[in-house]
Amino acid sequence: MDNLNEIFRLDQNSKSRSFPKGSILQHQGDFPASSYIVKEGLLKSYTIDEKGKEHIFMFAPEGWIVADIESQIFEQPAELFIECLEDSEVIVFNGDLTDTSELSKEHLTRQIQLMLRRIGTLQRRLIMMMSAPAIKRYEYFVKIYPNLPNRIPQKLIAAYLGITPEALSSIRSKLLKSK
Amino acid sequence: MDNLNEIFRLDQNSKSRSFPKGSILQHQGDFPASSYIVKEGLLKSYTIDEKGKEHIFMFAPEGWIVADIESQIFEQPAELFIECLEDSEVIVFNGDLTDTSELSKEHLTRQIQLMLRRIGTLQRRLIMMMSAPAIKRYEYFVKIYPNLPNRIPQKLIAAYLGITPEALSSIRSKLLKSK
DNA sequence: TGCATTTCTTAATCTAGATTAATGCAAGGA
DNA sequence: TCCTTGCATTAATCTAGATTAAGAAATGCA
Repeated sequence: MDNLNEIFRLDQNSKSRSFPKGSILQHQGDFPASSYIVKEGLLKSYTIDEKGKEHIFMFAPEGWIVADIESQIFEQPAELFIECLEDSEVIVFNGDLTDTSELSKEHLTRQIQLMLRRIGTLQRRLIMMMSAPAIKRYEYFVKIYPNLPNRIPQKLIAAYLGITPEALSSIRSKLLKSK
Repeated sequence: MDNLNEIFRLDQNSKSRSFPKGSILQHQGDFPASSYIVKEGLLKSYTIDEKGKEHIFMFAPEGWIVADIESQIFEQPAELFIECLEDSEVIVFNGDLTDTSELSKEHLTRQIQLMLRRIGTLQRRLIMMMSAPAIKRYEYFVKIYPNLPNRIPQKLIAAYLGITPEALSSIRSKLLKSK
């Protein structure tokens, strides 16, 4: 399994593996960083900073691809942990996304679309993080992942928003009171 | 000028236009959002939030490409302003980056590499924004853009870091004192 | 050159969100 | 079933950075 070609083949052939909730598919420091396609279930990718605090980079429900692209690009050990939040069916792809030598034009084009989409999402999230207060970011999170708020613990949402669970709790109670 | 093919042709042919410092190449709301290749000079792309505050998304010195990819992807009016910080030579490309139909495999592959690199940069910057205090983000900025600190006003660096000029000023004086 | 405008710095408050801590709840395992 | 362990909430402090204000330095332009 060495390039994107494999991803698309596997995507259809569905040679996935099962992992129970709590499995850590990739640790910080693993080399090389792998890529993961979620067939069923839910993953999170995250870092732990020097102070031991968790920062969630993204959630990946069914159909999403997760990878530490930065580490793959610069051929460095993984920065991101990748972990199952639910029992999951996942296709593990032990290469990186950057080797495109054997891909057809159609696959390359599809890949470009996927990446542009991710860039767009990151662009907006970065701007939100810089300019919007926590309450706005929470409302945006709910819009983007409408089915996640009831599916995952509050503390994970807080780690995604970049605030503490306590702050999220008070934001939620404010939102409730204002209705 | 309708697709990436043009970009690469123009990139070599250098049919650029001159803009004086202060020119605004793209306004928020422009449709469709264009793409810009910087041959000479320096651009910034930024948003203005509801409170009138400026948030700099990126700087683009010589050789960089700037575009509001999110707006292009979703075919919506531009969110980002793009403006010259110095007299600049710029190739303006009046299409978006998403139409790849006429591109060769080599161009597609090169494009994928560029996008992966941008994703990697955004990924790291987002994590920094969530987890690192302003002083760390400033140190990282200096590492990424080593020649910009003396080339642009402090207030623009602050707008890039997501803090006020006053906060940046006190960070810089702390850094000076600690040496 | 002199004046106006913008930029930078410093200092005094103010505030969103962090930290700490205590309490009540829900869920999973022996 | 009880018991542990993790989760959510509330409330009391604390702090990084925002806001406001005012003066100093730098820059641009007639």
